[in-house]
Amino acid sequence: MTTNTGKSLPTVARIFHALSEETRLQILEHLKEGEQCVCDLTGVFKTGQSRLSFHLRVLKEAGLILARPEGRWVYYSLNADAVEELQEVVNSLKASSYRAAKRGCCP
Amino acid sequence: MTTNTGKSLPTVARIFHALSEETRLQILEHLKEGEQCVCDLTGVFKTGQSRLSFHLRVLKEAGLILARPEGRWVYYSLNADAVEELQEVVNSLKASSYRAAKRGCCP
DNA sequence: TTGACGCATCAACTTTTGTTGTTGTATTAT
DNA sequence: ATAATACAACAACAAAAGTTGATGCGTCAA
Repeated sequence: MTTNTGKSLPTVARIFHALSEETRLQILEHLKEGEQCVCDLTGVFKTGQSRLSFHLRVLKEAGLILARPEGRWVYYSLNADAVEELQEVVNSLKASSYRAAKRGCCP
Repeated sequence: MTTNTGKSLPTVARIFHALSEETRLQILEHLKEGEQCVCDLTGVFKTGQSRLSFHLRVLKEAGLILARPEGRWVYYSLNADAVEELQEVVNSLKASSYRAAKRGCCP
């Protein structure tokens, strides 16, 4: 069997989908500097709050970020564990070092 | 500056988008075993040829796979370089080890 | 307790993706 | 030449994702 992570296909697809949008990548970039609340991010991105809220939800549902509500605010941060797991998923994409002999449908 | 790969945001988003669909992940999984032509894959996935052709194009345009036309067939294979670059992109998602002091919009 | 703030969520809409069947173009075989 | 094969690409449609503005709810300050 090919090297595979424990994650299901839909789960992996969902993680990559969360990463497939520029705004969300920028959000992650910002979160690398530490916890931020939504108002921090609306300030940085100069965009509607509901739009950010939407993207944060996508990231959260993929498990890539964590939400920590505190009083009136919600602080978001990178989920370091998820990023590590993602690294493993990407590792598993590498071709097997021993290539199987070419199987042939084609003469 | 935060660790960043040389890749542009749209390029990175496009790569992740290519990885965000189950069929495409399965295609990559198969290509780990070596080069395959489209007819190999239609055999495996028991699906329409145009559908596979579509997904292969998405993967190819993201740079994740390579196409090698030979006569009547086109052989697809993993682009190992692209996977390595992807690993770097994912590495760069990790939080900076020294977290910046919490900046405050919020009292 | 009233009002302002921070955020999620919804509804209506636009845009982007994915599917299916069809057609077109090489290429090989007869 | 003709026919069959392997594939890409298109058109028409269906489904999913993203945007925007409005609404609602909890929390804090006055």
